Amino acid sequence: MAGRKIRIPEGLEIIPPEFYSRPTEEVAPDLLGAVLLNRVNGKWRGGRIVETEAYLGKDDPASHAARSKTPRNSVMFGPPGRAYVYFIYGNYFCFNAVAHDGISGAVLVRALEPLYDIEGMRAARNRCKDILLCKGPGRLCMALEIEREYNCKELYHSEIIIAADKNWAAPQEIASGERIGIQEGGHLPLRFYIAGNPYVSRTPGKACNLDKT
DNA sequence: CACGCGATTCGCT
DNA sequence: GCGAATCGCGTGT
Repeated sequence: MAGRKIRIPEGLEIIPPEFYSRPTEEVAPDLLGAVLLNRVNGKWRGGRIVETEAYLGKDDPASHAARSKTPRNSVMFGPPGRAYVYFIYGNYFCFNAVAHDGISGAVLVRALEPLYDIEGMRAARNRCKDILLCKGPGRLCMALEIEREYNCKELYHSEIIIAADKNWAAPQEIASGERIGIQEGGHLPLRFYIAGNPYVSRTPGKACNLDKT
């Protein structure tokens, strides 16, 4: 055996980097149902992705990559399949998966349904209500202990991984809507979430349905 | 080099 | 429902 194989939970299959080498707005809904895992204290901790947002390149004024490449956003301009983690509001981190078929782009993971090492999440989140453990981009980073040092890490062969769940049927209803908490470019329907899932961070009135079958 | 603010969260009213 | 907390980055002087 050439490279050592990573052991991840039963039924999960690591998503290869090619998956992310497509238009960001296609990768974002396709990540719904996949599982984000982080290795913490020898255990896999994570959950199912139930809400994402696409942030595009120069044509998307809300994206960190809307302007030129800077030290902060440089990962968005790099190879797809890496983590883009940034610090926000002086307190929190947001986790993205770099995804694009051209210059730049990333998918913000906004919420998870907790599945693995929920005890660890509770400890990391100071024992808040379980429903809130990963309900929001800042919260899920706290729960999974994702911090600055994760920026730039590849998501397919290290201690932070996104994997497809072979035993999970794609939901009939994926909803899309406007992205949350942004000013310019807010009209674009680049937010995607599993309709009716209780772990989605917010369910604004303005949303349209898409078929994904 | 200074200044303004953000892909948020939590606690208080 | 609203506002404070908190700081690194990017823009403009």
